[in-house]
Amino acid sequence: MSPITVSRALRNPDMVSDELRQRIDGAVNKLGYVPNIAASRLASSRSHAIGVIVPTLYNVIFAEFLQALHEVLLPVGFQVIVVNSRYSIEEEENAIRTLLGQRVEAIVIVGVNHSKLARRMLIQSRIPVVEAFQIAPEPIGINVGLDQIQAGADATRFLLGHGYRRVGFVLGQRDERAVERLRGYQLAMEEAGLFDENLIFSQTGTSSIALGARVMSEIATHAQLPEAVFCIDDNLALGALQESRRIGLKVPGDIAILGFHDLEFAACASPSLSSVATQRYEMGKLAGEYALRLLNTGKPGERRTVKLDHSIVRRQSTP
Amino acid sequence: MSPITVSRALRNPDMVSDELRQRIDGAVNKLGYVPNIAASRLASSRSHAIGVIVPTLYNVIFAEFLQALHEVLLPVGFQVIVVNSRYSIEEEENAIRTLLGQRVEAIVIVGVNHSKLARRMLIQSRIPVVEAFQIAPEPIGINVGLDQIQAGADATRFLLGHGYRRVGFVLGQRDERAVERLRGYQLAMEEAGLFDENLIFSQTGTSSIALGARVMSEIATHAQLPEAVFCIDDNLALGALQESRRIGLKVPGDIAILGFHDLEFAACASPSLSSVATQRYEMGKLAGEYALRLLNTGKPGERRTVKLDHSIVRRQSTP
DNA sequence: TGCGAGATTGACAGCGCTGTCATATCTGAT
DNA sequence: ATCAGATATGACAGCGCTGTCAATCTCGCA
Repeated sequence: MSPITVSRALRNPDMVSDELRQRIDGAVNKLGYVPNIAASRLASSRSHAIGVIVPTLYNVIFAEFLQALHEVLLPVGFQVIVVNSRYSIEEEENAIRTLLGQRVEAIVIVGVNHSKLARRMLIQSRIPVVEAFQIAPEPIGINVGLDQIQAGADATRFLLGHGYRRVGFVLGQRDERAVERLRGYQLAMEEAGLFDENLIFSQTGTSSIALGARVMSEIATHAQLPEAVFCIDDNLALGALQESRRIGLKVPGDIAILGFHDLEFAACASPSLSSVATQRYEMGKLAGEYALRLLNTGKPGERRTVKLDHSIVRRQSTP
Repeated sequence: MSPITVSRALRNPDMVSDELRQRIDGAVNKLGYVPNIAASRLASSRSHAIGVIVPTLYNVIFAEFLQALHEVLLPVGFQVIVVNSRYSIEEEENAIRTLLGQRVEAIVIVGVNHSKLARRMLIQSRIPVVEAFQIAPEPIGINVGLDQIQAGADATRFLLGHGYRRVGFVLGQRDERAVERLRGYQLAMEEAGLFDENLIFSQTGTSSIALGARVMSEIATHAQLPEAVFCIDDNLALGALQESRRIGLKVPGDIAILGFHDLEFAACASPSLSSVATQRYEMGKLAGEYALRLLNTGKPGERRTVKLDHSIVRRQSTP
């Protein structure tokens, strides 16, 4: 029984005879043999791995995105290697280097603003690259995202549409996506001739329920309360909502609150939270599918932008 | 300039002359050369990788745990390979196989109940194994965990200590840790002669704020309301809290609510949420440190159990 | 009975790096 | 000028698998 036969029996069980396969399976089990993937990758020059770079694991939207990627890629025999860039440009570069070192066959990356070097590495790698979550002005390859600027503007216009004039914007750290939504907000406010920097409320820190509460408690100290606030995400929004109620502000009577992403809990908050619904799962699914398609068609360089819809879910926290 | 010299220049820059190093760096940058990690692993028979198996990425407690592991392991040159077992025994086996195939140098795994095969694979691998989050009756190697049974019992006794007799237990899916906390609850209730199966409220599904709200809304339909509920985690607790308020139940007047894990938002809920504080970050840090220690001392088989404390944080949702 | 197509199995070399040991080069003290 | 000892570079083989192609076997059919 030669090594090559064992290799075949393990990879394509139906290419060898039943008897042999059973003998091999038995030996494998008894010895606890596990093939060395590094050797396999080296010999076949295929890694059967796809790399994903996300900025954090603390935010459930990325968990949803990853879940979808897993569901698309694992069944067809790809490993998914997740690397966390912690919202840092340098760590993103390192992440890319790590993934290229692993010879991943495609890279899915959250975000569209990369360092010069990162961009060059991605392009030079000649493997399919999928940029996700935003719309890239100059996509490297495939781009599956949400028009964050548009979504920010739409959310703002929705609030303006109720006649509010002092519409605030609440955010935590200014990551790429936050900045784009903020730009959308600014556009809409300027369009209405109502933009005022003092209506932007932020505190440093990862966006979370607790941070939302803190920002709202700060807002409440202002002489003139905004009539409505658009929160960069539902965590901030829920925190803001809870804090509002705690200090006796009626929502939406005294202040209307609009969130973003329409996380599961938005519907069951009290009052329930209006939010901009986005499709993270769908985005992951598409990202995975496009990566696979490029891999199969052998056109790693193909460019294409897929824009996913968003919609405003009106609940009790806004009129 | 021979390949081996390049290899050295890249790995130990100060083993080669300045001039050569610069020449090599230049070429590397120009060509976009990235070493093939598979080849490196094969040649050196070291993967510089540590595997981690978590049941889900949706729960922030595992993100915290992972974060700590990353912070311990990345700076000393280890890659962290995260695999998601989705609360499934079979997927856990696959995860172990995948990691062993990668020749990870140690495995950190959440949970202590593994299939026979999984256990055997872990033991036969002869690499350091760290089981986390619970206390293992028969640890494979290192065990860094929290006494979930004790914690469940303590939480229950805390509520009983306020004179409540009908203390309920709220949970979603019955994963290992949930089951242990439930056992602790049952112990404490039986001890007080108050155990009643009808006080266990559960709905299938990942525990989330939304699920907590659903369970509470079901509880509210019961003729006789429990006086207090211990929720398996803070997500359920917050959902229960919100739903209680929504339907007009006073917390803790009509029903007291106690959560678990003391997530960041517990403090800013309204009323603020009492909870059992646990140390996920510390657990990850210790898990990483022990893995490293075993790797360095070369005693992969060493056994040791490290029990982390928990404490009850009393806030407004309980008296 | 003999032959060829298809099914099984095997030999060989090489994937790209690194451990080991050997060689070349340089330094400064004698 | 010489040489020990450090410093810098190189040659070689092999890590464990798989792609490729060759060899062998099986069996139906002429």
